[in-house]
Amino acid sequence: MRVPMAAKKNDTKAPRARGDLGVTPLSEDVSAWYNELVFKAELADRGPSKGSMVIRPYGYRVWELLQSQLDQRFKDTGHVNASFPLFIPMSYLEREAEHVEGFSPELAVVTHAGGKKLEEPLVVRPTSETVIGEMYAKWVSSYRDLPILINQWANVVRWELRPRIFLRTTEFLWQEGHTAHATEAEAREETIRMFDVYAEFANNVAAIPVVQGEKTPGERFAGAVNTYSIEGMMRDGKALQSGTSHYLGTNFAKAFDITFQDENSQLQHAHTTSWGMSTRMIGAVILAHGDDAGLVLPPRLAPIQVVIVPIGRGDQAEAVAAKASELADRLKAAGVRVHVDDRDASPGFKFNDWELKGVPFRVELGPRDLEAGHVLMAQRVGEVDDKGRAVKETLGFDEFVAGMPVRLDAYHDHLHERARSFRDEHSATIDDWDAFVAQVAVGFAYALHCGEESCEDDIKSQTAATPRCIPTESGEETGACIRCGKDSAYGKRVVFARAY
RNA sequence: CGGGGUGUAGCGCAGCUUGGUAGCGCGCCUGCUUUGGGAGCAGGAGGUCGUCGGUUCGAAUCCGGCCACCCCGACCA
Repeated sequence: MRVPMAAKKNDTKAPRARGDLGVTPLSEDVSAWYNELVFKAELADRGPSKGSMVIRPYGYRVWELLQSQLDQRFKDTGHVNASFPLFIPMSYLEREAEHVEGFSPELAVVTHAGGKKLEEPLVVRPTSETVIGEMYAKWVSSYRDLPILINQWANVVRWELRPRIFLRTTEFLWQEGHTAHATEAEAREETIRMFDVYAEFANNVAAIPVVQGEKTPGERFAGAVNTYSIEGMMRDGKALQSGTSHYLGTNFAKAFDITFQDENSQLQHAHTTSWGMSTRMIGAVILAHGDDAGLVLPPRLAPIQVVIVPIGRGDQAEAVAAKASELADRLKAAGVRVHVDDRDASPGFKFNDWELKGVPFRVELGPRDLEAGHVLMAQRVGEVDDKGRAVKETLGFDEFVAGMPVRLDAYHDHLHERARSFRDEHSATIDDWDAFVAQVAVGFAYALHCGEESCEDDIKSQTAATPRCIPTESGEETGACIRCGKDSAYGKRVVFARAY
C-alpha cells in the first residue's frame, strides 16, 4: 500500500524532519493530511478492490463506541433492532420511480450465482427502504399494527466513482432506521425526533457542532418528501453531511402496498420515515477536530482516553510498572478507558505516537514521579509551550485518578467549543455575489436563494458550493436570490458551502 | 467517463535518458549500550523490478498490448 506524500516526495538525502511517523501538516494540505493520517493512526487501510476499506481495530473501536451510544438513543426513543437481507431483487428498486432513478448509477448487481445466471438480478442493498417496505406490507393490516419502529445496523454498497476512506467508500457501515405510522403527523414527528437525536449525538458525543436543516429539493433523498440533515464544518471550511432523516410520505407505502384499516374501517396507506448515520461520521470526527500533530479524538469516542507511559529501566522499571498498573486499575474502576504503554520504545516516540492517535490525556510516570508522589499529565489539545508542546501538569496520584472523569467532560466541552468558534468564525451572512464567492471558499455562507435547481447548478459550477440545508434556526426572511436576483424561496436563508 | 500520475524489499523512493542481472532511507530480526519529546553502535534477513509479448548475446532500463491503484473534475451518506 502506498501512502501518498505531501507536495514534495521523500528525498532520501533529506528525510522529513519529523521522521516517518509524521504526517503532512493539516495547515499545508488538508487532503494529504487526511489520507496519511487515516493510515498512520491505524484507523483504516485500503482494501484490495477500488473504494474498499478495512477498518482496523483502533478505528473499529471508535465505530463501536459510536454505535453503542447511538443505539442506546434509539432504544430510548422506542426503537428495536432487526436485520434485513443484503440482496434485494432488482424489481423492488424499480417500484419506486424516483428511488431507482436516484440509485441506479451506484448499484452493484449480482447476475450470476451458484454457477448459473439468475432469473432476476439481485442488487446489493444501497439502502433498504424497498425490502423493508415489502416486509412491512406483510406485517401491517390494522392501525393496531402501527407504528413499526425498527432499526438495522448493516453494511451497504454504493458504487463510488471517487472513493475516499470513511467519507465515501464503496461499502460502508451504517444504521438505517425505518418506521411506519398511521398518520402523517406522527411520521413527521418521528422524522424530526430522530433528526434531533443525530444533532444531539453529534454535539454531545462527537463534539461536533452541527447546523440542522432541511435539504433543498435538489439535494433530497431519492423518493423522500422531505430530507433533513446535520452539517458539520471541517477544518478546511467544507461541510460534511453526517446524518440524515427523511419523511417518505406515502411514496414507499404506495409502491409496496403498506396499507392498514383505520378506526373507521377505511383502508389507508402508512406514512414512513427513514434515517441513517454511517462510518462517514468517523471521517467527520477526524476532519473536524484534527490538527498538525494528528488525530484529536473526542473523549466519548476515544478508544483510549488516558494513556500512561512508564519511564525508566532496570531497577526502577518494576516499581514504575507496578504503580502504572495500579493507577490504571483505579481509573478503570472509575469508568475511564486507560492504557499502559509498555512497548519497548523510547518515551519520546510514545508521546508522539499517542498524539498522532489523538488520545485525550497522556501521563508520564517515571522514578522521579514515584518519589514525589505525582504524575505529569499532558492534554492533547490545550496549553502549549513555545516549542508547541503540551504544557505538562503535575498531579498527585489521588487527585489524578479522582479528577479524571471530570477532566474528560471538560475536555469534551473544550473540543466542542473550539469547533464551534471555528465554525462561527468561518460563517457569514451574505447578500452580495462577490462576497458569496469569497465566503464559500473559506466556510459557510448564509444567503437567500430562489430555490430553482438550475440556479443551484449555476452556483455550483461557479463556486463549487452547494446548498447544504435550510437551517431550522434561521429566522424568517425574504429578498432577492444571491445569484439570479429573483424572489427568494423557503422564507429563510440557505447555508451554502463546499461539501465532502 | 474525461484529465493527470504511479506500479522496483513491509513503507517511502532512486536507478531507466546512455541495456550488463538492483540500491538508499525508514521499518523488521539479533546482540550490547540506552530510555523525562521521534535512541546509538555492530551484525543480519528481505525484491521472479505490476503483467503479457517483442527487440537483443543480455531488459527494471528500449518498443507494444493489457491490468491495477492513486490524484484532480461530473453522482452520492
